[in-house]
Amino acid sequence: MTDAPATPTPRYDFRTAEPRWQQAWADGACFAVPDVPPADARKYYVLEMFPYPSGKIHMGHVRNYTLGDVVARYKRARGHLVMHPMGWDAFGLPAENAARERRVHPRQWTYDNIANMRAELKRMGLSLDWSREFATCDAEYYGPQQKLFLDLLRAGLVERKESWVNWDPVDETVLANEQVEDGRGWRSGALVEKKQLSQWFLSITKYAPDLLAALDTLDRWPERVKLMQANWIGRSEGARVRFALPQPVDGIDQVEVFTTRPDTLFGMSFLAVAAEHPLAAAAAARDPAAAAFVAECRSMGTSEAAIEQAEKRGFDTGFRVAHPFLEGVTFPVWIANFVLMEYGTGAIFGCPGHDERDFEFARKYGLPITPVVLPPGADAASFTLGDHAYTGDGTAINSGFLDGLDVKAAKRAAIEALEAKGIGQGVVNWRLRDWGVSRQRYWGCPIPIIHCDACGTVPVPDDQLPVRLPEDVTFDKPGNPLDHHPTWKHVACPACGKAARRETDTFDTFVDSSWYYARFCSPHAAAPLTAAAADAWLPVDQYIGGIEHAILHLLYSRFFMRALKQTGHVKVEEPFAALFTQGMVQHASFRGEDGRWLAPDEVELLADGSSRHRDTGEAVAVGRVEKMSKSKRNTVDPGAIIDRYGADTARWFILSDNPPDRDMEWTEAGAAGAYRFTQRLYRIAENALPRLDAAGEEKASRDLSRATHRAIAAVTEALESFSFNVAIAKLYEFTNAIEGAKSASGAALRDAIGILARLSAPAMPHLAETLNAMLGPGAGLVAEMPWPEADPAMLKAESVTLAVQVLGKLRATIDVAVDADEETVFRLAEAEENVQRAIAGKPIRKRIHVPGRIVNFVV
RNA sequence: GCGGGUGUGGCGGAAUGGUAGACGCGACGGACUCAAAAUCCGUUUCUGGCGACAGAGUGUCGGUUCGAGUCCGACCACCCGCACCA
Repeated sequence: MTDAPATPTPRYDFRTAEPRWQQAWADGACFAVPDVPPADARKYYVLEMFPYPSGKIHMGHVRNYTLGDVVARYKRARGHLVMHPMGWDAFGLPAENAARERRVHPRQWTYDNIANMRAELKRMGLSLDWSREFATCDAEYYGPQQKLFLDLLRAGLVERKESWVNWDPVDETVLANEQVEDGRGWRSGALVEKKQLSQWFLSITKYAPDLLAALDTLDRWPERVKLMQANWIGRSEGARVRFALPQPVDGIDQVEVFTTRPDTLFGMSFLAVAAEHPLAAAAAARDPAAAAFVAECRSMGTSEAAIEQAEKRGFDTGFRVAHPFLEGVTFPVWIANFVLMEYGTGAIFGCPGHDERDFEFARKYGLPITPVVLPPGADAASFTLGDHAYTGDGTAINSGFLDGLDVKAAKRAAIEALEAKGIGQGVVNWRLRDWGVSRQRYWGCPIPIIHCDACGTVPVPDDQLPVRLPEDVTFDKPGNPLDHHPTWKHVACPACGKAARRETDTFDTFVDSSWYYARFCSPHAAAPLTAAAADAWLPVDQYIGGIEHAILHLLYSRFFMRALKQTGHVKVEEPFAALFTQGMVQHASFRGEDGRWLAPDEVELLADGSSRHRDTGEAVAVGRVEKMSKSKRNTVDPGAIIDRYGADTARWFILSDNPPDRDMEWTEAGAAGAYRFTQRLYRIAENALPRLDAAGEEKASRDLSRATHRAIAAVTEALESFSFNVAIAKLYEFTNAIEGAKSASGAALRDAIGILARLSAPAMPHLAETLNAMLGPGAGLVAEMPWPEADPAMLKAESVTLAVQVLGKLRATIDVAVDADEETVFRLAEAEENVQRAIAGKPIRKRIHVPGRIVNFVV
């Protein structure tokens, strides 16, 4: 919104300096590492989540890769052999959307985008080993992935099962959840139906117990991510209960439910099944009204959020089930839109008294609500439920043989009784479902399977891999182009030689991103992984990416690593030893008088705080600060920022603004301020040059040296704890100290500026090189210099300032020697005039002294 | 709906249970300049007071403690995820 800073001639010219240093690093191969690190090397693998090649890098990328680069450069300076690779998550829907909308081939579109984004990333000055680059759409990558899949298949980790998808009957295609808007396909506008397809699944549920238990070993992961994963895996103890149908329906004589509350079986008032349940199908076959209800559920979409947020609705099938313990008592069977076929058994028993959802359902349909758990302290005779179910602990009532037991004991007793009668048992249930990897799309890794009428599903033999995507496809028809291709899918069965068909589904792109970090260790090998490389480099020592990947991508990767271990590819189990999740980059949004969204560079901020359109002059409404998005036009192009201010400025601002795990707001003023700081640093060094050999005052020199060592200690500590914004604040403080040290010696000044350069280098690598070179030509590259060490002797203070409180309120501060004894401290504190006034002659009841911190008098 | 998080001056934020607001941005005052930009010096949580000081203050309400931004409980607002977006 403002023009380039109008410095007539900026003294530090980033436009020439940044490319020059990038060239120097490339010439020195500063960031290249071998596939197999030397035995004595301290390896460190830094990885940021690789980008989807959408066409241009966005500020989220700049933030992500800046954070990773700070870590990489810092660890390298600390003497580690740092691997820091980059690649492209290049398969996926947007390329096909582009193909349909703009008639450009997905391959062309993708590789063009990659070329663009690679050039943009290179301008950021990241310390990447570009020799490891690959895209997941390279046959060199997806071919080995097909090999891995077949290894998993042989190891029994792949299954073929039916599952439900969102089907667009007009486009004849499966829709992603995000492509369903209000129950209609985003492109066709057709009502979406659920449809059952036969699909490939990876058996992640086999690893559910281990994926859960091993979370405890991930001590450098954020607690909240581990919590989210644990909840997602969702281990719950409960019971399976088989309810008999006194009058069987289509040969179905029982319904099995899973429940975590077998203690509330006596409070049952109905049984409910999912719309996809066989009993629902049986009801639909008999009763058009039931069929209509099932059809309606089918139009609801497959996402859990959609299902659970929908109004709770049901349909009474007229079927009845017998209570497991009460002779002759039966309950109605309903079809309910909130019962998930994927979870448990697709059927529940409803106990409205002690489950909120069942309560709501029973209220709506007038089903009985019987309390069977008495809250502690409540009176059995008078207890009634109010407007809510009671889900807490308590004592069983109205429950036959369970009466008087607490919830835990009642659960145990109910399970024992079910097992004794042979109509149920205690089980552990997992929320986690197997991972469906089939996608009915062109731009993905082909699933290397051949369908033969005689032999069934036959793996493509190793010597016929990779199964390459055909180039000559068209997007003018609805459906999957691979399926339409005239020749591609027609092959001979590898087993019997008869005519057979290729699998035309491709893999979910999460498969691509579940092992790319391992492929980076030997990116160009023929085999998917090279054990010597992968076992040496893995796990990733620091992984950095968005919180939005907290569950799926990270869980799939953890599973994949285990599967790769099981199939003998690696020894490592956990892919990411440490995880850091960054926040989003946001920007204010703007709207013109007619309500249309305006881009930031169309808006001019006026001095009085209002805004107007740069060209038309119309008033502009400044909206909320929101996640940058194309639809709201509140994006800022990193390329334009780097043109205007340079990469160091962009990196510096993004690091300085706020803690990296929080959402940040990109502001022009902040970027301009960072730019001014780069110029200021350069000026300080330039002004210091003539003084570097001068003598100075001893005290000023010592103070500057102390400040230097305090800065080393503070910046190091901040970097270690990912408090990059604090590290930057400490660098500002240090810079202020250098500028204030007018009479320090040249030696102390040279030392201070040299160390300032090295401490700033992870954030501003180009300017750091320039500063370092100014101090002495031939000094070498900062990129190859060790991290400075703080001298502990220089960190000790001689005296400290203590706060003196009376009754917890600050009344004075005193300076005391570091080693002053307690009585002296109390005497000095009490002698303060203001403290005396606060005590006001009252007797001192208690004196508290925390050395180096505080004195508190209680009167 | 379910699961997870965040909340501190005008703004971004700092703060092992121990001086709330470091550092930066912005604003204001001053210097330099014919003038502006850039740069430099200073002020900047709010209220009262000339001042020394006093009172209030970390989303809201309550609790623990000599002492709470920090720990505990309830609530409010916003953000992320919910299995075919990546």
